[in-house]
Amino acid sequence: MVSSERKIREFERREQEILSAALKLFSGERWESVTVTQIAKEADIGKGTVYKHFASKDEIYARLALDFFNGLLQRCRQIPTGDNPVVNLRDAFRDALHYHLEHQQYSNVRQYVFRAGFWERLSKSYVVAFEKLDAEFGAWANEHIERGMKAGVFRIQALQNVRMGLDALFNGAVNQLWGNRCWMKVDPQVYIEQIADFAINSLKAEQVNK
Amino acid sequence: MVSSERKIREFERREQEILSAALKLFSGERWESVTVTQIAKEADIGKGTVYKHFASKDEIYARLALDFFNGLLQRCRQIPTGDNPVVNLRDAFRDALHYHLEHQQYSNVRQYVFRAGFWERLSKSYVVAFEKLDAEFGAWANEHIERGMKAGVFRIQALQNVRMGLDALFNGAVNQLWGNRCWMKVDPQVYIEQIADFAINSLKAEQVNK
DNA sequence: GATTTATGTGACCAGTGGTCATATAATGAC
DNA sequence: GTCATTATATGACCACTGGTCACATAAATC
Repeated sequence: MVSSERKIREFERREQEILSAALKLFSGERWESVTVTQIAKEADIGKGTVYKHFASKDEIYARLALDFFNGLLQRCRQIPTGDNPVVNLRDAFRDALHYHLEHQQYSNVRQYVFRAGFWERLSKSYVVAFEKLDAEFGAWANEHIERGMKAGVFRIQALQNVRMGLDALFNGAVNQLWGNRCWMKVDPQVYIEQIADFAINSLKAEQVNK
Repeated sequence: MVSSERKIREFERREQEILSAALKLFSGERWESVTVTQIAKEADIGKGTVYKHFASKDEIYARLALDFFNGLLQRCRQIPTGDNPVVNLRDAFRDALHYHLEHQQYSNVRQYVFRAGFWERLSKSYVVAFEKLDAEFGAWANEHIERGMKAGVFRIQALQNVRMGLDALFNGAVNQLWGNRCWMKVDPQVYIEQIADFAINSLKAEQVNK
């Protein structure tokens, strides 16, 4: 008799196999044409079995995206911090971008979950998980910014304003880095360095005259 | 007997009607579920007739996107320029973002055409049209940046580097502005002003110590 | 009016996400 | 081990979509 725990383990292992199969297929060129049948075949199971694990194709995307963002958060928390808040923030920004470069297989998944209407289709528990992640990223970013302000190396301004600029720049950079063209054939490493500079330059700037 | 010119005019007017119908439907919440049949019905024609005008559903998106970007380019060229390059660039950046705010019905269309794999599916003539637009936007932006450098109010650096930062910030801001949440419920006008400041601050900054 | 040509239409087709009848596997009773 | 019961994996089924095209309808020609 197979124990209940073994059954659970097999179920979870199969779930991972489905996710791996999906990620592999979603990172290809024809990612939008990937069918659930293909994912099932790649995982060596029946198509109906996929639906024992995931309520919908959207949910597979959501799970993969959560995995990606959880990994990114882990990485962000591992970035060493020294005494210089400017260097710290720059390193943080740069390394987060690097993480994207190292995990290009998730680019289409990320893009998919950010498309208009996706959240509305997602079950509540997933929405909550994404919101929690968002809050944790925010807290991490805020900490870096505040350190710089306290140390007097960043201009004093509403935290929210800084976040608006940094978030927009970061997300824009990710889209460019992962886009159809990586900025006029510039080396991605160079691109990341430039973007990190751009971010830091803005924080250290004199107050703009309006 | 209906003249040949009249036939052409009717064909073109019907094409506009299809595009209008599509844009209306694509700006709704269930935009991804919009079918060609629905577009045909909204335009009061048969479904097959849509395919007399457009080779595919993708092509409808592409046409709408081209319309949008052409409109944006017109707007950019109309932004008044005074003697102050800083104000000019800031106004340009800000107004371009405003244009997006005023044309929210295109948000899903824009998002769709930027998704990975779209260009590969598009016919050559459309790709060329998008590339041409891209070049014109680039020329317009470069002009503004160069003026500031020449006037000594922006740091001297490779034009390409400035463009990387500004482009990433701009595109990131558009996605946030048009996203599922507009930045923690900040007034979009306020958001735009902050982003424009962020952009300018970076150009005026002291050189970052590495 | 009859015939020919042009063109708009929606039924058709291959294919998709999700469902579920049933085939197959596992378990329990004897 | 055999048979009955329970569990569950499977792929045929279903409604629906983008794109096609046979043919219905309209327009032009004789």
